[in-house]
Amino acid sequence: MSRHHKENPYLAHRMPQHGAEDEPLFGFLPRKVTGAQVRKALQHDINPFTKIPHTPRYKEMLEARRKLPVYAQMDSSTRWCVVVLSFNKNQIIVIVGEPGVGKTTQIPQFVAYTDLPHVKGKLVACTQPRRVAAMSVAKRVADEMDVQLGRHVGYSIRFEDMTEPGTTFLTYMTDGMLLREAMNDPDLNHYSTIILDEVHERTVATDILMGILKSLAKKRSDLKIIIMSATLDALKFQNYFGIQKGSLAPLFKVPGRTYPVEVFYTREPEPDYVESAIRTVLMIHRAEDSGDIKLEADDFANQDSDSIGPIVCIPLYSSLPPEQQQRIFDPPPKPQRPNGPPGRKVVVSTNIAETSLTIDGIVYVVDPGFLKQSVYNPRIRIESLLVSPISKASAQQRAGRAGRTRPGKCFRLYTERDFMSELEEQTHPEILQSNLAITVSALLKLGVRDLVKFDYVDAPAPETLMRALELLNYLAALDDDGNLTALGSVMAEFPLDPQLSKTLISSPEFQCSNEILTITAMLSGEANVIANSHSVGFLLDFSVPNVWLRPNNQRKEADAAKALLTVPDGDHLTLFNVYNSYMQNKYDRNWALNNFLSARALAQAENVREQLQRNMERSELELVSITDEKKMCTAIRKVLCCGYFMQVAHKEGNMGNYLTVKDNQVVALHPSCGLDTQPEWVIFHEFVLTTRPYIRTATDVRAEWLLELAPVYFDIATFTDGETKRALKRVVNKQAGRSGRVERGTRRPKRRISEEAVALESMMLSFNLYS
DNA sequence: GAGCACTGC
Repeated sequence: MSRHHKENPYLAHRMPQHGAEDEPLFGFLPRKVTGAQVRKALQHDINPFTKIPHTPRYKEMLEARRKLPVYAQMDSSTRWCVVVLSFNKNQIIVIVGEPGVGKTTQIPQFVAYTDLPHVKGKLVACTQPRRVAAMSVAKRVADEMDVQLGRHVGYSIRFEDMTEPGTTFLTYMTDGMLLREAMNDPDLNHYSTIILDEVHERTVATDILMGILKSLAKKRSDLKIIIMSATLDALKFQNYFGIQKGSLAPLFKVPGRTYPVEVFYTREPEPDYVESAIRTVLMIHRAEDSGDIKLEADDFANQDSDSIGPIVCIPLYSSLPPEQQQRIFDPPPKPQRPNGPPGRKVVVSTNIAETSLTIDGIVYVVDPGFLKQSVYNPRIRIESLLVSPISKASAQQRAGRAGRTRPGKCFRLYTERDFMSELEEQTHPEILQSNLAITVSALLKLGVRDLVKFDYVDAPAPETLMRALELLNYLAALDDDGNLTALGSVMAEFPLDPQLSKTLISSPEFQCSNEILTITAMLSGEANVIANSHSVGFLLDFSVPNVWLRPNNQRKEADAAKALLTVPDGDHLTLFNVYNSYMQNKYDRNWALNNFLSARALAQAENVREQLQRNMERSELELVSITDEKKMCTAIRKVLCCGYFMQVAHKEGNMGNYLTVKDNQVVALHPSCGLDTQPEWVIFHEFVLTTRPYIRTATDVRAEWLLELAPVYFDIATFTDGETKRALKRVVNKQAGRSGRVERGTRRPKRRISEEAVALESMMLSFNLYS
């Protein structure tokens, strides 16, 4: 895609209607612009990008911007234009500053003024770890620049591209989105400057982007890179991005402007942070002056207070629909009677509000000291969302949120001793504790050859890399030398887990890609993973949106509605049936609600399906259907085996017990499962551990299909002795008898581990990781 | 006989 430029400030003096000096960008040379010039252009009456006179609102907002600490870096007479100057001089710079100093909104604007990306037909991109942040910041910046959102300033997140090719020169985007773009254009040629924001959050996408940008900087000397962090661990990034070993990338610290926050600790550790949080909030409400409260936890129950003044609790998390998210900006409730005690607003938030979102008026912060994060255990190959302690850096961020408007207070629901001695200094990088299957295929797709030697900011554990390589190898996405196969390359194009990707890509061969596309969309909605630190086990869910509603007072009706939509051969087929019925009823919300289905989950599936369909068209994968319903169902069940042959369970005895293949975990079908019998073999989408281990979203499959479609994984020689192995053997012998052959023992399994994996394996042995 | 909303593509 080529982005041609429309407005060239070099040519400004040729325009007849203004004198040259009237042009706001007169004399601006890209990357040679000074802070003083930028300041002057900002105060000009004409918008340099739209050539329209500025609105009064622009001037008002400019006044407010001038008060931001980051503005002073450009505006002060003693250190004027340090940021701009350094940007001009260096290829990579690091900027740190607390939330609220204006990094995210102002720096990209300064960069746009000195880099002048529109002159070159390029863009300045600023990444954010979260969609909400990308959207809301883009809106704010478009307002500040007096342009329409989606034109000169835009944003780009999944399902929503608010940019206009050829016009947009500043765009905010999620880090995952930029990573996707890098897969198709490894040199990121659209961009003149890339700003990675909130790098302290250490999301997997940001970490990988840091790695590829570091090497891309050598290749593309014209590319400028800015690393922005809200915490003071800048040295790590300065070191990482130093031009030579031992040298540091230049750093800019933007001093904060927040008010002092008094921090209180509990005297004793609190056994129940939810109960303790509620108590603290009510205490604040009774005893403290007016001012809203932000509570970071994951559960909060409103409790009747005595007649102190109304209190309103507002939840905040990312998957909340935007209009509900807006509620956090509502004013606190009015007193119940004239001159009565003032009302108070309590925002109960996940760590989305830690840095990404700023709510004015918050004076009190209650910090239970936990966050939910997904943690991958490579030994049992399970990723689960766990409640774990936050880092000191996070605790400081949280406290800082109380001092935005005036001096505030932060109540930490843990002891000072725990803070000092138990909390890690910095947030643990996500890449060190996640399932790397998607990451590994992304890196390979990005052209990284050697996954071990890749220049990670923090290198993941060899065992985790090994697990990822193994999974991708089984799925035939990697060959035995660790290279991406043609299949693997297509798989990486899809925003899906490798198992789902493989299933979808295999579907045209079975003439049912339309159907599998629907099922895939239904399976890949919002993440929905829960773990509880109090229970012995944990609950795991491979991201199934729950389409089934079951209101407490209408359970019977809900169950009856579900029974009508259930297909007895398997839950995957039921999901297909649900979506089809929804489609036949013209995507009607009310139909969904009348049938106790979540309209949001269905709308989400609709979105995902459209996106995946575009992906399939781009990859030239045929969209086909089988008309015969029975054949279609069989084909669907077979295709599922292509991607999920590692998630199979075999029935043991008649007590409803199943044993997962190879891992030998005793599991049961989840009570929500719609299978009318207990089939001998089932394929399942998720494993959940609540009151007992369950498998959920299960479908009846046949051993013959598994042997045929996943011969390597189902090589009998690789099974330990037991009922599963005997059952497989019976099927093999029956097949051999039918074809007149006699199976003589079993073949040795082909070695499926690449050289790289062997290297990893020996490394792991030397680290004693197998012990 | 079942829940319980980290984030992203």
